[in-house]
Parts: sequence; structure tokens; C-alpha cells
Amino acid sequence: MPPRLARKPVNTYHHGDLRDALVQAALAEVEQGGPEAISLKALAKQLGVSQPAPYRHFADREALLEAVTAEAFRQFNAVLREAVGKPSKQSKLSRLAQAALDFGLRRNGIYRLMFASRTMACSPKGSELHNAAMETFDLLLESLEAPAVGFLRERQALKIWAALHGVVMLAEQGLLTGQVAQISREELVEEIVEQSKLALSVAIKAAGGPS
Amino acid sequence: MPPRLARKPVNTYHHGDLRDALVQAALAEVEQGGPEAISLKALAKQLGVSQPAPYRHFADREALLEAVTAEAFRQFNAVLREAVGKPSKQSKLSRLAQAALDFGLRRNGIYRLMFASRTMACSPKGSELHNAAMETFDLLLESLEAPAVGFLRERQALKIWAALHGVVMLAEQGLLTGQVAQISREELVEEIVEQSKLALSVAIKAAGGPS
DNA sequence: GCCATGAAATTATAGCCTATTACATTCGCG
DNA sequence: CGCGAATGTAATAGGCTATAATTTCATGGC
Repeated sequence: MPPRLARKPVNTYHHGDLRDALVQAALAEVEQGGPEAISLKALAKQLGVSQPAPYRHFADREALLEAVTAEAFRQFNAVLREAVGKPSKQSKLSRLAQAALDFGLRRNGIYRLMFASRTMACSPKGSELHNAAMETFDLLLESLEAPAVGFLRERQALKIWAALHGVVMLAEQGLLTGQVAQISREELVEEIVEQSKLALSVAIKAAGGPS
Repeated sequence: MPPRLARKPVNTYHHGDLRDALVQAALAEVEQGGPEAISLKALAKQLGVSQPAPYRHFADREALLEAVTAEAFRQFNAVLREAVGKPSKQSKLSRLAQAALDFGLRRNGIYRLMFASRTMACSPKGSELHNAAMETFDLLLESLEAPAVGFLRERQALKIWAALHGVVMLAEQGLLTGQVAQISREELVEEIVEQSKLALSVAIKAAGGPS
């Protein structure tokens, strides 16, 4: 894979663009073996630079993980955005949910980095990472075509996100077995979406109906 | 805390019961710093034995983590069982859900070990760990007081589990912010439970009503 | 064109951790 | 009592993170 164009203006020294190459290589590594699989030493060797070279670009291992997580969110959000935008007879929410499930299962190590590692938990509220995660949430909000607004809408989105997230995690851990396994994950997600719509319509009626 | 009686028959040699002491100490460590925080060397030092002593009881670090995870599930299941058993005006399901949320937030590192680490993902279907996780699922199934049976019941339980799990993970990662944060996590869980009951009743009607 | 400058990368090194091997100790059973 | 297995120790190898001191090299001012 040819190195992408440098994000920073001045960057064509010895390696060319080590920073970005590190992020990309690490992302590939994480995809297979999860967050704990990445080793700065191994990455350096793989990219043909000396072992401490990465430390010119990242303060420590954690900092690299953070950058990788940010890139992962960018890709995740792009996938979701595309799914929502693509015309189909399914609802936007369904398409988003299925795309998220697909991403979570296919790119399982990356998903774990984004949603199940300490990297995220430690990132402060205004950080690049936190914002990226918030953008994901915004996408979900936008994909809700129900007439709910304000708190009700946000709460609904949150519940859907939680349920989706739970399905991905359980599936990855092999906990979707037994009779349960007889329905596909896709159907399960579809049920969650439907259930959510149902609950929302009831909540709206209770709140006095849509305007 | 006094060391529990040894699980294995012969076990009171030099240290007394190093195996169990290691598991307990590791559990305490994980609770604070998550799975990646445990170091066999540090544990050995803390327990006053030589650094390679733990390897007499566990093939490697991963094996210790597995044992710790199993113990964590035992404690988790015990907490859930107690919550379900305790009489209250809430439904069994509500009590279980709140207890799970509480455990997930209070003992956050342990929860991550159980549900968000590779240890579980790698454990085969019939393993001690997998069975422990299945027991958790059984507890959830039992706490469902709705009249659904078979697939419908299992699917409902699964959806609740997923949603619960999602809330815990999102909360731990600080993703429950914004307007959303204005309702408490407890309320959110309660809504999930209610929503689930609603959907289930509709599904039962659709399937021809309860016997 | 030439050199000073500073970013990028390298060699060397310290320190922590996992894990193995070979050796010592202690229990418990015949 | 003594032998064997379970338990623990000492010594050691090897990997990884991270830092310090040093070298390379593109670039901009002169």
C-alpha cells in the first residue's frame, strides 16, 4: 500500500510519512489481534525503521493507540454515513444499524479498540476521540426518522445504540448460542429497531402525540 | 479476607494456597486497573513469593486471567441471584437489570474483563468460562416473568441483555453525556426493561396470545 | 552555492515483564 | 523413614517500552 499523502505540510524526510504509516499499519494489526496486539517495536521493524523511531511521532504506545482509534472512528463514521445515504426500501435507522453490526463483526478488533478499551474511557470530554464518538451518536440521531424531538429522541437513540452495541459484543464473545443462534444477527438487529420504533410511538402518544 | 478453602484437595504447602491467593489478588488488581493492569511479577511480590512461583499454578498470564474471569462470573452471578431473590415491589427483571448495571459500573475493571476482553472471546464453547456466561444468561431467562416461552422468550432475554450491556459500556466510556445525561442510568435501564415488556406483549399477541 | 538549523532517524542502553530451566524444599504416604 | 510428587527459588534468556546521546539530511537565510 503506497503511503497516503501527508496530513502535515512538511513531512518528506527519511521515511516520508512515518506517522501516517504507523497509524495505518497499527490499524491493520489491531483489526486482526485487537488493541493488545500492537507493538511499537514490531511496527517499526515492519516499516523498516529503527525501533525507537515511532517515539518521534508518538509520546508512547498509548498515544499511538489514541491516533489509531481516531482513525478508526473516522472510518466507522464514513461507513455509517454511506449506509444511511444509500437509497433503499429499508428505513435509515435499519441501514445504519445493519452497517454498524457488520462493521463490528467484520472489523472486530477495531471495534473493540473503539468501544471496549481503556483508550476511550480515558479520553477527556473535549478530546478528538470524544468528539469522534459524539459524531457517531449524531449520525444515529439523524437516522431516526420518527417525529420525536429533544430528550425523547436522544433517549431513544441512546437505547438503540446500547442495544446494538450489546449485540455486537455478545456476538463477538460467542454468547449468541443455543436456540438464540437460530435467528440471524441481522434479524435480531431488525427486531431491536422495530421494538424501538414501537416504544417510541407509545411514548409519543403518552406525551401528547406528535405536533 | 481469609483465603478460601482450596478447591483442589492437596494444597497447603509453603504458601498455603497460592493459587487461590493469586486469583483473589489479581481480581482486586483488575477491579482497579482493568485486565491489562495485572502483572504476574507484581502479584508474586505482593504475595511474598518468588517471581516464577505463579507459573506452578498457571501455564501463563492468560491462564491466570481465565481463572480470574471465571471467579468474576461466579461473583457476578451471585450478585444477580441475590438481587432477583430479594423481595421488592419491582419486577424480578428490573432488580436483575439494576444489579447488573450497578456491578458493571462499580466493578468496572472486572466487568471489562468479563465482557470486553479477548479472554472470553477465545474460550471455547464447553469451557468453564463459557458455561459461567451461560449461567448468567439463564439467570436472566429466569427473571423474565412474562408468559413468553421458547424462542420468543430467549430472544427477548437476549435483547435485554444486549441493551443492558450496551448501557454499561457506554456509561463507562463517558458516552452518556449531553442532554442524555440528564436522566439517570437507573432510569435508562428502567425504560429499557419497560420497553422490552411492551414489545414482548405485542409479540405475544401477534403470535396468537398466551396459552 | 553554502552553511546553520532543527526535524527525523539511529545506536546504545536501562528497566520492566514474561517465561523457562535447573535446583532446593517440604509434605504425605507407604 | 525415605521416596516421590507438589511447591517454591535462583538464575537466566528474550521481548517490549522508553529515554539519552548522536548522526543524517532537507530547508531557508545569507
